[in-house]
Amino acid sequence: MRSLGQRAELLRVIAHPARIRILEELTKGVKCVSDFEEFLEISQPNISQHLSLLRNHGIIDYYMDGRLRCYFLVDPVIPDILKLLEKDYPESLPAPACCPVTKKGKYPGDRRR
Amino acid sequence: MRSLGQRAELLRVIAHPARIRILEELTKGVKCVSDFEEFLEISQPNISQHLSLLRNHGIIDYYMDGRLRCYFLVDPVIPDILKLLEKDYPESLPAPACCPVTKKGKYPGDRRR
DNA sequence: TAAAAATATAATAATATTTGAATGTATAGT
DNA sequence: ACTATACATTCAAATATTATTATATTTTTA
Repeated sequence: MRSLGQRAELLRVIAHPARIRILEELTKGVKCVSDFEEFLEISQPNISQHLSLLRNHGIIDYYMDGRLRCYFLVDPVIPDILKLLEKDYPESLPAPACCPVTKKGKYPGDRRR
Repeated sequence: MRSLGQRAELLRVIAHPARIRILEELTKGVKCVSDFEEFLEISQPNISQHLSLLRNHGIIDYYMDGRLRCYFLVDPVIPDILKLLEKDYPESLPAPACCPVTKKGKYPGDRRR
């Protein structure tokens, strides 16, 4: 099981538009750096930096194909997270039952002090 | 549907150990600020800051109960994300079939140029 | 073997996040 | 009315992230 710190770190590493796009593409299959250059509007070194970050966290890896680096997904949680982000939730969560809108409401359960 | 920027922002806002703990507690029910003080080892103002951030992004809200602020979850994606983070994946994703470990491999599909 | 292609690395600058300290505000109790 | 409680806000300092520019590395091709 992931520790609290690991869970935060995982989200932090995914939480960037360029990296989300990279990961989305990689769920479809292998891609090399110049493929990413076609649809990410950022510089090549910047793409490399994002890829390195993802790789250093064990989220992706690559194999060499001549002078191409072919990146692919490693961490199986990624497709699930990306799917969740796309999901549509028509409703907010139900408000807590006790919910007094005005003052002097009743706090649910015991309160110390 | 959430835009790319919104998806990144959502993850970024969740991606902090204190905020993950806060959200985990809120999936169990309503909690007020002094409840959080009991298990988060950070200062009260800092807790308020994290709560404000979450609220400014529409992830949580609160109702007043006398001088207590009772916070609760609003965004329904949160419980799903937290559940995913706890999930255990015994295996890495399968390596791409084409994967040549040595040089001169074959890139899957067409390459321009 | 020299040049080009594909990509990485390093250094830096710009920006954003996080925390801490001090202070402010509203409500409840006396 | 005064005091304590529960919490928020503000500002500044410390730290982390991101993007840019320049340069290096590796492999292929000519």
